[in-house]
Amino acid sequence: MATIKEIADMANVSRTTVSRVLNDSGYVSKDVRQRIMKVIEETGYVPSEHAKSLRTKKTKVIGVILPKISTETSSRLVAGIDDILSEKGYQILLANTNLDQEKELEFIKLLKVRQVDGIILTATNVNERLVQQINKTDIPLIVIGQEVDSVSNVLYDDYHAARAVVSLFIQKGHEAISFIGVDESDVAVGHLRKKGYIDEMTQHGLTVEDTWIQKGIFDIESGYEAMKKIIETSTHTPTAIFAVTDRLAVGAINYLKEKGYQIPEDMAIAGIGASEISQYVNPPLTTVDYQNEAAGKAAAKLLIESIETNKKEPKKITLDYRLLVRDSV
Amino acid sequence: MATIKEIADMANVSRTTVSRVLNDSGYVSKDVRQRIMKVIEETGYVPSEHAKSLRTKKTKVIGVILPKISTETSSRLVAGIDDILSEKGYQILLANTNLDQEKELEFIKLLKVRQVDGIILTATNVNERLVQQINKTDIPLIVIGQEVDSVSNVLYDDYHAARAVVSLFIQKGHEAISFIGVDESDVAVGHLRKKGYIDEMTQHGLTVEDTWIQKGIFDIESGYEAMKKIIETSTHTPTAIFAVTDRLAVGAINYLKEKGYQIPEDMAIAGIGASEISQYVNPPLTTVDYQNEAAGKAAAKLLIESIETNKKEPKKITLDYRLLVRDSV
DNA sequence: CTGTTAGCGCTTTCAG
DNA sequence: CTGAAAGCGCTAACAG
Repeated sequence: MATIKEIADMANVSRTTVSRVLNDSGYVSKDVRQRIMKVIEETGYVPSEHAKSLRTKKTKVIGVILPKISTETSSRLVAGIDDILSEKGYQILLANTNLDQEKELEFIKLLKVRQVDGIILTATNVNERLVQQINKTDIPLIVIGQEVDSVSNVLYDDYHAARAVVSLFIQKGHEAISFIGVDESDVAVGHLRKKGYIDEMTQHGLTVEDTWIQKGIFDIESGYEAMKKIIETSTHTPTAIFAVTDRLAVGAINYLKEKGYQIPEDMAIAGIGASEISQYVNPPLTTVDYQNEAAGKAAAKLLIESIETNKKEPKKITLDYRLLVRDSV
Repeated sequence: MATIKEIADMANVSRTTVSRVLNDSGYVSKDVRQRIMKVIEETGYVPSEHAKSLRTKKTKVIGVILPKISTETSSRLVAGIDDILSEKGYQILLANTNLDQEKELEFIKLLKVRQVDGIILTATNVNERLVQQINKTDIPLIVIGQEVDSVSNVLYDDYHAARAVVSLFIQKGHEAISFIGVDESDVAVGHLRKKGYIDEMTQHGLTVEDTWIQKGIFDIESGYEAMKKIIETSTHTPTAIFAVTDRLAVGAINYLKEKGYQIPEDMAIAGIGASEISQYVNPPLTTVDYQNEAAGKAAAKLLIESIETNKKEPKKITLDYRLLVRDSV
């Protein structure tokens, strides 16, 4: 790997001058410029980003912290982020927490060390320590999916999306609607969606049996188990079931089919996420499209803006959702 | 951001000494070490990776070049790679070509500039220029999914997997088996799978009508179109259809259902990829599991080995595949 | 056991 | 228009 000095020597100029043509800064006479260009061309020289970063404090790298790398949500999000970022010459440094909250903290630190120009954090959870860590981070940072006051956020409208789903059931004449959620420590998916469900039910004067509300852990298997519990323990069997993710819904469908229920005749069902499988289960699953790719793009735009203008006031963007009504209701 | 010098001053020692405790190299007396530790603790100091990289020429970053970021294959692959890499303290710098071959070249360059310790390239295609670029890259590089002589490869056994699928059809009594492929410039998916199909047919003395072989472009839509062409243009309608990817197969299924064909009674069908939707289409799709996550792991291991031992001879790993026989045949 | 010195490759004043 | 010099933050001989 050649260095700027060698290029300078070969072109009989100083490093400074080479640097100038490299960065299009300051004046360089036409022939000197051409001479240098030629040498650069011939040697295939490219300046070291590290040396550059060391001086300029800029890296053109954005750290992206994900809870789980191989989910549809994550990959759509990253696709959206990359779409905007690559256009602006930034690259993504991945950080996968694998749902380990400790790692969120670690990675924020690590990304600081690597001097990334910005961080996009997809949080599943907000706790005191995380907020502290975020607050003492001087790098522009934006959080997707959970609300953190001090920084910019891109949020899904979990509360209203949940209400919309329940409202749909009610329109279709359902009154006994049960719910498969996740732990409420996940504010967005766990708490807000549940609140939406409860509020919508309450507003319509519908009662909710305790056993109608079950919890899973984001996978198909736990959706199956939750559904089983609802069916086995409820004195009054519901006619509709709202699962907070598509995977949970698919698990529920699996259980229902196994027990001979007809969907949607015996039991209507809906999820959230618009995952690809939601189209292919039988019957196709009613769900909510959160447009993760759009979220990724929005986050990336916000971040770049914040990097380039260097301004601080946090912005909050709440994204639209689309209710996808399909044959499962 | 504090620097090593400030820490040194605060602890009344030289930078060298601080560096020593940071890297656990050389001797440092117990109390000096503790004094330094304390200062580091209090200030929350972390050494700059850039300055470090500039000296050591190591970055603990691996560049991963992907053809498309938001596919199941990619995300599984990345999950596998990350699994191994993170364990060894490496991070992933993402490079998404979006199927633009030009970008593969660009990114190899860019990753060099960023001095990544190694590169994992998921290639869809091998052309002269790419091989050249790869050869003049001094950074350890491994290619997944396509064979490139000069470097280590992790390969799927496309040829035998294809034969296995066709062989399955033949066992089930099919003789008129048609094929939906992709362009053969993609050696692995396009060429080898087709060759496997042809060879297996030939070996069993089965003939193939020209119209039985159609091409798509990796999406569901084009699978639909290809299937349509086969049905509409063949004088002798086949009884089985082998699609080189699950998505193509799903497209084909959509067409067949639309036209009232019963699967597998009127038409058997199989794909490759073991994508999640393959389980949920109706009927569940027979497919081949390539275990992308294992491929990612294998690639990461190979790469780390090559980085740490600094040895050159390229290794070739061909992964196993598993035929997943489901109701579509 | 600890410090001095040099230098990684680049950009950026400041003088010509 | 061009160059000299300083320095970004760190590590690695080499001397003590």
